Amino acid sequence: MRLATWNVNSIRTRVARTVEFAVREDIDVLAMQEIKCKPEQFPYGPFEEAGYHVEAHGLNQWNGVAIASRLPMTDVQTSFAGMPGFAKGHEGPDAPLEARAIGALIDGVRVWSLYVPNGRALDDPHLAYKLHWLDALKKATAAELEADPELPLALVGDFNVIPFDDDNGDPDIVVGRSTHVSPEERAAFFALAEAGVSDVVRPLLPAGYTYWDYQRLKFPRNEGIRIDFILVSKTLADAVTGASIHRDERKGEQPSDHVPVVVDLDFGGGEDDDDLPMIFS
DNA sequence: ATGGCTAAAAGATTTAGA
Repeated sequence: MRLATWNVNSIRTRVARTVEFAVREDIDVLAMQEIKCKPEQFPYGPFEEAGYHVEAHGLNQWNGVAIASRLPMTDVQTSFAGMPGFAKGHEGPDAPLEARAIGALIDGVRVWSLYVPNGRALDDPHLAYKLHWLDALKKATAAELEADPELPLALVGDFNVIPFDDDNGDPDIVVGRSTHVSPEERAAFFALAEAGVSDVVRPLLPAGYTYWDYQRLKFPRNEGIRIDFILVSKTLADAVTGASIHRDERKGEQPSDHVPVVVDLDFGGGEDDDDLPMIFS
């Protein structure tokens, strides 16, 4: 299985280059974030013509997540256990959920497309929401892997956290003043490892940004940040055979501000029979 | 001192992104 994650920043604006990428790169499963539309507005046609099923979750013009898959998806969920909501005026357990998670079972693999809340600012209530959200994700993941330690599980998406100083090439993002780099956000991200998932791209690609702000020539200056990740359980981590960050997708007409991240998984699933001997004649 | 781009709504501005 070739698995990709990409914050597309509006699928309606970028459906052509999104599908072109998936086909050109032979992607089996593409997790998308910031589709910025409701399911009934999603441009299913080009995906289906290219051989993909699509499951989408969106409530309005904000956020929104989806998964495109060549193989059928079952057990689709639009939130994980304990996922907190947020709305002006009321936080807490009664707050409405945002469209930031969609999960599906694909060829035995549980895939989650995740869009972690932006903290906005160190003194903004959204930062506490972001930390709660990550903590709930850790607890839900730990529970799922405690129930089945061998479960092939992938948490992929835009985590909105810059884990290490070397992941930050943007001089406007400063530890002590900015979100994404605070010790609290980094701790919440690293805590996901305690649940049993690990970043399988970093060991293969220690350097590389996944996002460059549209403003102030950030891309030409290469002042990017690394915030998009593929975290997987041990069963899948043992199956990784390659990884790539597709920096060129930040170029050209109307790019997303994020680029795709891809891993190759060889876990003996049923999707890839190219190497099987011909038993019929 | 600065949100300097980009996108979506029911706007000719606001809200959001990180």
